[in-house]
Amino acid sequence: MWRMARPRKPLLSRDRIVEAAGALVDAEGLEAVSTRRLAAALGVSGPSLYNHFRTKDEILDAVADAVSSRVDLSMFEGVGAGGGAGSGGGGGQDWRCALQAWAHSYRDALADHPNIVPVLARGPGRRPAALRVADAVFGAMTAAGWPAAHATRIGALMRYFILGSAVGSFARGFVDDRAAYDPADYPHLGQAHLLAERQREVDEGAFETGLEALLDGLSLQYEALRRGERPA
Amino acid sequence: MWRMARPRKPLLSRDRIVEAAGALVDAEGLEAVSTRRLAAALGVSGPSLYNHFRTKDEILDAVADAVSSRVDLSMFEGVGAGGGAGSGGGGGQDWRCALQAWAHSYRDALADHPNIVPVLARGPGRRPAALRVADAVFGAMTAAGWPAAHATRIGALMRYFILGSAVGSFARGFVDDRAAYDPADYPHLGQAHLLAERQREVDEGAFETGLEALLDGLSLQYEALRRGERPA
DNA sequence: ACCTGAACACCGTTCAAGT
DNA sequence: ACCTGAACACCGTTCAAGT
Repeated sequence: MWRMARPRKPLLSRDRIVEAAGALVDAEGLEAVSTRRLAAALGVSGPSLYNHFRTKDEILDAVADAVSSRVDLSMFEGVGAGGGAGSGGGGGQDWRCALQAWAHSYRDALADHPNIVPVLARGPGRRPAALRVADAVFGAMTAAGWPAAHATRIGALMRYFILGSAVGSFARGFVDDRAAYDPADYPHLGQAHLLAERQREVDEGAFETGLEALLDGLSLQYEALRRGERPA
Repeated sequence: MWRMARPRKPLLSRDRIVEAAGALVDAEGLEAVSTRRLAAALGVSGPSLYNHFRTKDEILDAVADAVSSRVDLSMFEGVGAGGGAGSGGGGGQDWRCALQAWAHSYRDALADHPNIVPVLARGPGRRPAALRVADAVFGAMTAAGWPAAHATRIGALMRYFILGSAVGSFARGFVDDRAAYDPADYPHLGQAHLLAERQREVDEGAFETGLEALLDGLSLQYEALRRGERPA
């Protein structure tokens, strides 16, 4: 009758699996993650994972969402509230500062875990943290006075840029081998092999330059909109 | 003595393999490509591929480079030649038009073969067509008067944006399922499930808006540079 | 409920063997 | 030189069996 009151605590939990998977991705890359290797790191056998996740992809999605959850969104909170057209010195462009701060926080989160970025790039899908990000950006931009269609586009194009900078590190893409870039074939790539060692510097400079250009361009569009011009 | 003058033509060639691999990637996605499946499509057995490529990754790199080779670079040819500071109406910003045309050509090439983009995102490495692209952009920007460090950054940030728009299609990332986006969790995503069906439209709009903003921002920096201001 | 070993249908790659 | 079948060391996932 009185059955044996289940003494053993479960060995696994979703959180423990996600943590171990994240550590494995960070340390050895996406392709190093197999269900058998992950299970071994957790001290269990491969199939045990399927008691907590339906597929390996669901585990990787959870790892990606844990990274998304570390993106700061607090800068969007006050956007568009007091502002209006001419409150202080800046002319109601607090959306710009928020976007800039958010972009940096987003990029930092991805830079801490570059190996998981391809999974993150698959899109928000049903990942709650990624959806919170999309929601916050859209909400703040509309609150700042951007029409809904523009707010959607801003969320998308910022995502393109930030994701692109994380997934396609420019400098990392070049090989640290002088012989790889023959001047006869590529007349302007004489220094390209040096890019490999200056990786961080180049990618950070490009990110800052691009982000500033993007925000400058959006400010111009915002002003044109305020002046009542028809959007393109 | 006179050995049997080799009658049979080779069944395989690098080109035939790359073509079949590209077709398979386009039709069924990256993860559908296995050496056995690819070989079967070519009417040979799996290991035969290793007579022409050292690894499966090398095959995928070749497929990616074939896509890069379809990017038009002709718009960079005359950049900076006649121009200078005040030749015609535009004030010597032909680099801007070239960059815009190139960005569109690049995006179109990627949009035709979205499944191979993750491979392309690994960087130019030793892929000749990708290196020709990097070479052409850098050469044209320096010819137009950008300092070398800026030209490098422009190549990188344009790559971020274009690659990001291809790899992380914004609209494709949302699920066509109203129930997935509970208004209690995501107050501003009430229409998000509609994004899935308006995918092309949203992504194209975001790309155009972002590209224009980027180029507007770069033009501002270019003018500041011409005026002799110290770069940030 | 949660973990196990065995099994299935796959992988990428190597290698000795054939022509 | 180029293709083959057999083999090795892996995969993700299912499932009956144990507790």
